[in-house]
Amino acid sequence: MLRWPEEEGRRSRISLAGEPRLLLVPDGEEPPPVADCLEDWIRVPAAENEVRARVDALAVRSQAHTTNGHSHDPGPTEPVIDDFGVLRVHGSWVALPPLEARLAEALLERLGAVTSRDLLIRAGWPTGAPGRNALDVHVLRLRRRLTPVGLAIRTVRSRGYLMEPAPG
Amino acid sequence: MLRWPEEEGRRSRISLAGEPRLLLVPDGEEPPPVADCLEDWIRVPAAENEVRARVDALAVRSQAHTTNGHSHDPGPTEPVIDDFGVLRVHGSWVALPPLEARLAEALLERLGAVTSRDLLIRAGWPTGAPGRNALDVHVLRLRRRLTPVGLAIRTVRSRGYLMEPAPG
DNA sequence: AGCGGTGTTTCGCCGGGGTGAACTACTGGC
DNA sequence: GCCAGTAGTTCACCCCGGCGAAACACCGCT
Repeated sequence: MLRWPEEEGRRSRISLAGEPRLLLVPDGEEPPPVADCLEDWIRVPAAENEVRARVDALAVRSQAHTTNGHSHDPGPTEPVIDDFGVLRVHGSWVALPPLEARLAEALLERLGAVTSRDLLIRAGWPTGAPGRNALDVHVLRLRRRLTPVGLAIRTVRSRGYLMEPAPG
Repeated sequence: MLRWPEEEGRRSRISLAGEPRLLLVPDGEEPPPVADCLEDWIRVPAAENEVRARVDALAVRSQAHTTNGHSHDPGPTEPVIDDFGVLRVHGSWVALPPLEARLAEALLERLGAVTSRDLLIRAGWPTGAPGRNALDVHVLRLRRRLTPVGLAIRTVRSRGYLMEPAPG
């Protein structure tokens, strides 16, 4: 259980560790972008039973995710990105800077499906977006970095981006 | 999105179908026991951005749960169009612009049967039709876009259009 | 100083959507 | 069979906004 957005650092550490977390969001803050079954948030102050309800739900989900092995269990040939921003695929790998790692992670979670620009912005900049063009630029950079390992990012105009294995 | 506990029946139906759902819980009711990543709840009345945040989170989780599953799904044999206007068939896909996506959706619902021009116009332009030949032009564009994935739109004169898998 | 990560500006292309008009193909009446 | 009307096809433009790309600026680190 942690305060948000103050404890963003702690949040990402817990997130990377695969542990559940409940973000306490003060009135007046925007709700956080949640992209994960093990994360939830609640407005504080909140009634005690509401907090308990959410914590319980997280506990149940956490169990489900670990006992099923349903968590991320990509095959050996599927791309994976580790906690240090190293993306491995086909036996080769690239190191990604933090920002691009977050973007890549978001895209990877929906490999083969569209990831909206909006979601990418929230994934890349959890505490507030920079200029309107930043995402485009970073997607461009990410593209260049991913080409050598055989991953492509396609744009779906006015919708978002779609990551897929490059043909060939 | 449904009211709880009134719509408990609907809730279980959606749940069985594996679809995401957001329970709207009035003040004074106990929070529901959530045991599922595709379920969330919120107190009503609630601010619009809070609802959106939770709906978005559910959408993301839903995608993660369905697309992440097993290595590589070769793609549906039957054509499907997702919320981002991506149409998948035979393992390949095309991104359709919003208008054409709406038209394609209408045609797809009646795959192999005639869809009337009138219905298509209402599907494409819910808030009022533009010029009288707009539909024809967009059907043409849609035709060109669908050819590469093996779908054809045939004309049934004075009745409408009919979508079918392209011969060959 | 050099470098890598990130943000910003600016320019320009191209895709999405609307419109009018030419052209073609089908239809029914004679 | 001919003709006129009507339905549908295709093309050429136009406008606008989204996105790509390069270039530059800034910052922290070594």
